This record gives sequence, C-alpha cells and structure tokens, in this order.
Amino acid sequence: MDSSAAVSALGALAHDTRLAVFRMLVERGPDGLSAGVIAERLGILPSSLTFHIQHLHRAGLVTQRRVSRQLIYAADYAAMSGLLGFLTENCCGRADAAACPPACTGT
Amino acid sequence: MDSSAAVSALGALAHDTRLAVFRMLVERGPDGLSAGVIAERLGILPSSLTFHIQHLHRAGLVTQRRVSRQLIYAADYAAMSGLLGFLTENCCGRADAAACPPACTGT
DNA sequence: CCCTCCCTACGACAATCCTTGAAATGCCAT
DNA sequence: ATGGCATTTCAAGGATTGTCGTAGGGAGGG
Repeated sequence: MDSSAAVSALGALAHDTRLAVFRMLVERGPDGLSAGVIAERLGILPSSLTFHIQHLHRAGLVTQRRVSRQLIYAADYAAMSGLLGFLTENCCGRADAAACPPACTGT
Repeated sequence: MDSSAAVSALGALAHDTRLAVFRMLVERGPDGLSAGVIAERLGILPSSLTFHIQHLHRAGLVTQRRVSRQLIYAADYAAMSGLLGFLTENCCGRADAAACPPACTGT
C-alpha cells in the first residue's frame, strides 16, 4: 500500500454513507450483501448507493460478484489490513510507539 | 472515537498534502515542527499550509503550541491511536479476524 | 516606538463531490 | 420472445473543497 492508494482508501471511507456501508459489509462477513438490501437498510436511493459503493470498489475496499440478477458486495479484508498497516507505520513506525496502545505496540 | 469523529479524521488524512504533513509530524515526534518549516519542506504556500493543517487540527490529529513567534505543530498520537482502534473494530471486531494480520490479531 | 518576521484570515475563482430522477442494461421466468 | 426485477448509467443542480494572492495581527530586535 503506497501513499496514493492510502489517500484513495481514506477518501473512500471519509463519508458517512460510505463508512456505514463498509461497516455493514464488515459486520456481515464474506457472504456480503446485495446492493438492494444495503440501499434499503440505509434508506438511500439505489443510484446513490451505486455512486458510493463504486467509490469503495475503485479504492479496492470491497469486492463485487454477481449472483443471478443481484450484485453482491463484500468487504475486502486484505485491503483493509493493508490500510491499517500503512497507518500503523505512520503512527508508530518512527516516533515513540509507546504512545500508540493496542493496535500498534503489539504487546 | 465515534463514527462522525472517524469520518472527520479520515477526511483530514484523505489528501496528499495533509497526509504528507501528518507523516512528517509523526516522523518528527513530540518536538513537532513550525508552520514555516513544514510549508518550506513541502513547497507549498504558507496560506495553503494553514488551510490544511487547520483541517488536521479541527479533526484533532495535531496539536498546536506557540514558541516565541513560531507556531509548532505536532502529531497527536492518542488521536491516531483512537482512529486505529476504531478502524480495527470495523475490520476485525465482527467477522473472521484471521483475515486481518499484524495490527489486528494481536498474536 | 517602530520595523521586521512568522503566520493566519479573507475573498475570489476553479474544481470536485454529492444528490436526485429518469432512462438504459443485464438477467431470469413465463 | 415478452415481461419484470435488480442495478447501473446519465445528466443537471447545488454544495463543498482546494488554490492563490493579499491584507491583517502578534511577537522580538533595534
């Protein structure tokens, strides 16, 4: 994960709707959810969901697969892990890692 | 760290210039750097730096203190840790944590 | 006290992002 | 083949964000 990919991923998550979509998909797990279900649960227009979820897709944070006439989206855990790794390096890689508790110190 | 604070922090980091500023401050450590030095190193206008660094400041990611006539900015490690924690929960808190290696599994 | 330096505040403009509704596409069932 | 459902694409608007130049305020040095 390089700097520009990180900016892309951060930008993808930096929006109420998109963060809510991503959290929902993470909570759901590898099975994923169809576009219709996500849009309905969040109370947004289908076209609006497409706009946001493709933002997430372009950033590599979600995967897309077709099941009959539904499109199923799922969180890409590897990409999220990569982002966490990048941020961890930027938070704890240089200075005093002691200031960055659970996720970073590894203790 | 609640959802809206996370969106704010993510949005603050989701920009080339701001991410570069934050990385520089993290690398520098608690001593921090003056606004002039940061602007010069990044080759941006002072007014432009103010715009971006206040974005980071509003999001709570950097601290500000005055030393004579210079303003010193430093990374706020606690805030960054909070963001990492929030993202970790959203990545590994629910589904199969095994997919999220170093930062999350804690092993 | 005045002058200089560092930084921020303000205003204008261009660029980008977000929302919405209507039309088009892909897929399945009949 | 026809109809119907799930989702995307398209176009238009309004709002937000980023960049730049210039002007203003606070802190030291003479």
